[in-house]
Amino acid sequence: MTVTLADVAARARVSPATVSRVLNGNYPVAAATRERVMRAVDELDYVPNGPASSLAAATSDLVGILVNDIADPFFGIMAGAAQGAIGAPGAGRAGGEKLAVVCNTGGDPERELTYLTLLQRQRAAAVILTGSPVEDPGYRAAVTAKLARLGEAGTRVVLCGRPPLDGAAATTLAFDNRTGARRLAEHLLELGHRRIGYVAGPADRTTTRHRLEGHRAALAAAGVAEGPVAHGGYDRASGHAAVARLLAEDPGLTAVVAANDTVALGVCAALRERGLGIPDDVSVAGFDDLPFSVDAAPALTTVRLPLHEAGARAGRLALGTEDPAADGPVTIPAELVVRNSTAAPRS
Amino acid sequence: MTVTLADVAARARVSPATVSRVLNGNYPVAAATRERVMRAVDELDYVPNGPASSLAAATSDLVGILVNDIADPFFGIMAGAAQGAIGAPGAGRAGGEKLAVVCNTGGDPERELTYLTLLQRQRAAAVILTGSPVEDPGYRAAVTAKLARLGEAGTRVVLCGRPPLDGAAATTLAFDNRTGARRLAEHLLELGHRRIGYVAGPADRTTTRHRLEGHRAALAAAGVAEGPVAHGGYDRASGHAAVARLLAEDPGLTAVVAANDTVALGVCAALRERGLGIPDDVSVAGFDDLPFSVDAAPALTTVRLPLHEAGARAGRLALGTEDPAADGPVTIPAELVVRNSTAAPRS
DNA sequence: CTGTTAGCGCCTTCAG
DNA sequence: CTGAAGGCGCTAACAG
Repeated sequence: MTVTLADVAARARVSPATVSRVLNGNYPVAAATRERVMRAVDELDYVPNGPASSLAAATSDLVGILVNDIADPFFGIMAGAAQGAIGAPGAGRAGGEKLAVVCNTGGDPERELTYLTLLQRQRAAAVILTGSPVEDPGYRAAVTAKLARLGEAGTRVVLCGRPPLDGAAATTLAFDNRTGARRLAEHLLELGHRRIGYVAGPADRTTTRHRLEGHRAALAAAGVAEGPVAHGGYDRASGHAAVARLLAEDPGLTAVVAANDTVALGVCAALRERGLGIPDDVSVAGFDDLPFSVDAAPALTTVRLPLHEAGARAGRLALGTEDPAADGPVTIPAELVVRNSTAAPRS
Repeated sequence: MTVTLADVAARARVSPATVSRVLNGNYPVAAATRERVMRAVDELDYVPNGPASSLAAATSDLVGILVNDIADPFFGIMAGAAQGAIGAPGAGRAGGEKLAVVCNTGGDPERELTYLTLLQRQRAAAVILTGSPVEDPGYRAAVTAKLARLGEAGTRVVLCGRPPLDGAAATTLAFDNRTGARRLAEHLLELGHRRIGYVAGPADRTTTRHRLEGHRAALAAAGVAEGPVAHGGYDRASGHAAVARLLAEDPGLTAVVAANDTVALGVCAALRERGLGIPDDVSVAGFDDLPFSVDAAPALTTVRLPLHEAGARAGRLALGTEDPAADGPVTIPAELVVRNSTAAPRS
């Protein structure tokens, strides 16, 4: 029923080996023969059997991209860019093409491990891990081990927007969250803010810690006391809910820094509900600079992370198209973007 | 080097077949034997070779989810829900688990076809197509043929949020875009608007046409003349740019309906830049009711599509967990959500 | 309940 | 440059 390589060979009156060779294009074949084979392929509408070739070649053309939340553009942008870089080269006909595929872990370490196992089972050509991992020794050991195993099996591993993991043979592209957060805090400080609330991400993630550290460093350098901190998720509801807690701790807050732009939106909404104007009564800042941030009212002051560029680079790294930096992990800078949601505090 | 099923069999002192049976759990095996095998699996840290089993079983555990734009939450939400439904059952140990995987077509018909071929090559267990397809006879014929081929090969095909495609043996879940758009227009009409601009999506997509048809139907029923229409993409920039064209055609517009919420945000921004208040000077409405819409300022009037529910259902359908409706395509209703971005026109 | 026997479809030396 | 032969790791009848 389904047409196999042997069928093509018969139709083209060559051996299966020859068909394999023209399809994979990594072996000299006479032009005339190739032509004949190609015709047969088209006439028969032949589609190679992936599992069979993966089995025989001991490697597949699958590239997995793990994300924490597929409904969050933060990940969507990186994943899309990576897929673009991977799918783009779009080699020849039936062969070549890699299947770049994104897997949604929901931020759950267990699901992440499950996906890694699944990808390992598929003998994936590469795996890209994006987003902040949880800081848990057990989890850390488990991923490290799993990544090591993947590496041994020939799967290329790249960490994108995630801190380096020593012990794992992974190429890494980390965001400079610490510096970004520091710049943002400095900006607020320069405007004159002294009572700054902070809506942080989940307490157990590296990104949360790094951003908080940068924020505190700026405060400490300026000799300003730290304001209230409320932890929550990366969704707007968390930001919305956090406002009450922040204000309870310090009703005189003049600025709020959010874990990311989405959270900032929730913060803005909650502030407005209380009759507070932005930035007249309270300044608000986000992080990431997602596309919608410029359209918020007022436009959000935030820290831009080159998500697209990082994703594309991760894709090339996964493909082996780009060589990893010889000198270890690459740190991608974050850039302060000042817009209208921050201003000097009411005097 | 890599441990195989045979290694496990040797360690457990059983035949390879027995190991296969306990791993797949679809065959009676003595408890004691199973226990022994499991122990060997753990001790050896055995991970089955996916390609090998796919080859032997002539089917894989891969489920593909095709989306038009992975950076758009519209798709992210559906894809996430589908993946949740598929990954959730999370059967036993090494076996069971399906690998739900999302592929970003970028809305490009060719890439969509490429992905389908890739998935076909992998002998995917199922494929879920989401989002609006282009209306092109050639493309239509090509997908229909491809889907037919996939169906023959045992791949389950489900269309989610996409109109039925006759000729293809696909289960379909379509959104009632037409009725949703009609309700939205009726809402504006009831408020008293008579000069309504429309920022439509790409001209060649079914969703664009359906929403426009619903919009026009409402206008026609009310005997109101159609206002200016500007086509564009589904991004905020398109909405932003369209405003100038709309206003050029009718400077007296009192309301603008956008292709979706993201576009509506762009429309709002452009309107504000011109000093027009929302909804005081111009009412604006979106479509889809994405999470950020409630946080926009003002909160967006829109049409809610049960994205999460539809995605989850598509996932179950793809898994075969839920039986498709016997009586053909299912139409999922859209619900008008009135918020603060629409109001009666200035009299 | 468990072992034996054949392949699944393709890649890859090895000859020619 | 092309053909022949063996095996990748696992599943699926069959026997027992």
